[in-house]
Amino acid sequence: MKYEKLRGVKDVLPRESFLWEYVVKKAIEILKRYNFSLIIIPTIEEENLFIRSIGDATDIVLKEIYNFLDKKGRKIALRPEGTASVVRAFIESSGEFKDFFYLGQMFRYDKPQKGRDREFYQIGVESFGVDSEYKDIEIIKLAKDILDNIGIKSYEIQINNIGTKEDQKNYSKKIKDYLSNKKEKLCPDCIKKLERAPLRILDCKNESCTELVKNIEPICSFITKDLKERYEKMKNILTDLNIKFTENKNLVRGLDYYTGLVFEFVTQKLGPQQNTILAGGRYNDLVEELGGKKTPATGFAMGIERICEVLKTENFSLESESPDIFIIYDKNYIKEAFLLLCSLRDAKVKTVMSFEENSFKSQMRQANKLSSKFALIIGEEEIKMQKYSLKNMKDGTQIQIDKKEIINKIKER
RNA sequence: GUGGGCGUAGCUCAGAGGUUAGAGCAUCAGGUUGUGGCCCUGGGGGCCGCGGGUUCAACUCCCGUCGCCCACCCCA
Repeated sequence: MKYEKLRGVKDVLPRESFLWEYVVKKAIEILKRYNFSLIIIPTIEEENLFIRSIGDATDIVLKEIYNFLDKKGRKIALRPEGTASVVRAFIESSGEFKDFFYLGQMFRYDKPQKGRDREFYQIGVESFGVDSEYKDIEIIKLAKDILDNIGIKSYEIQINNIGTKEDQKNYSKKIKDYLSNKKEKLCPDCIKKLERAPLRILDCKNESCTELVKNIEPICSFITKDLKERYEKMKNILTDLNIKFTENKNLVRGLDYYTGLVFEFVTQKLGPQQNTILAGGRYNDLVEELGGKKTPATGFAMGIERICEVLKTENFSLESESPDIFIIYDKNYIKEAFLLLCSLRDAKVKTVMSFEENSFKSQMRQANKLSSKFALIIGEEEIKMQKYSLKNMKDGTQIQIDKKEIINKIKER
């Protein structure tokens, strides 16, 4: 084979792309109901936008940015996530619109693995301007409604509150103080994190790190009183709404811009390495950090590939998209067949025919394979009688219909 | 980025230092000169991932490379 796809990217062929269409369609149904509007953002941005927003100590920025120099030597990056661009667009458009959703591919230069490509698809949501527990709940319910509408059954909602930037700074210091004389029990990665990003030691999977961390007071009880009260209120309302959730006191996110509420929707269906199918949280400081007016904001993103994988494990099947009519013709009458094909399609009937001029038998086999509802036959006899034969593929019955009435008759069925 | 496994037909996989490399499924055609599913018969399709080395001889052994998978890490 002369050309092969690049490492970490993929073609989504029709045997799978119908799932994508379905997921996107179902998500948009709900997003419209919540009055969120589509924003189309560029795939490329100045690299600095991502460094500033995601954080220069995060793995995404440190090792996964897909960057290059353009023809004028500017540092450009393919977007590794959508929030930074939406915030930039929000600022540039002077806050005219507030509730957005986006969909498209993201790029991270990782070593490819199951559930982790260099190019992958996300649907994301961002909402600006409101800082209240009701907005937080709306966003969680929106996420839940989308997954439910898609038909995902097995997931758990995990929440945590990581406080303001100030809280995080104080808490990080607390972690550092507590762990600095216990370094020998930490894994090598966490020793590095101790200086750079102490919060992230909390979600290390290494056993001895987890043990150590258990003894630290959780961040959600460390945060300021106002935030704590609001967090409790929010949990109560979630319970009133019958939305089940679990608190994961070690849940911190891998992007620096989060403040306050964070959440992940986790599935057991895909194995521990790709079990987060949707994640997000509040980021009240980011708009200001990127040069806008101080504006509270919150949002989430979901991974389409992972959603599709979960659907596959849940024996999901779509209502068939089979054609209504398959036209079978004698090759002398291909033109007549083709004209009829066009008229039927104009009349909004899903119609198919083969252009290969092969045998009746072969055409019937194709009609069967596509599970077409009817076969419409144009042969020698039909032409003589000025009628077409219409065969019901389910029960095998066949009737003849006058040429001139064919479209009306078919539409009646 | 680190460690391990694997690359043979469209798919799932068998095989083996020595003539034309196999099976099932898929595909196409025929059995029925104008009619599907089941059945039967046949056809097409492989630089045995790529490059190099060892050998009289490599798809098989060795090295490299690329790709996939798994674990760590990270994330959606």
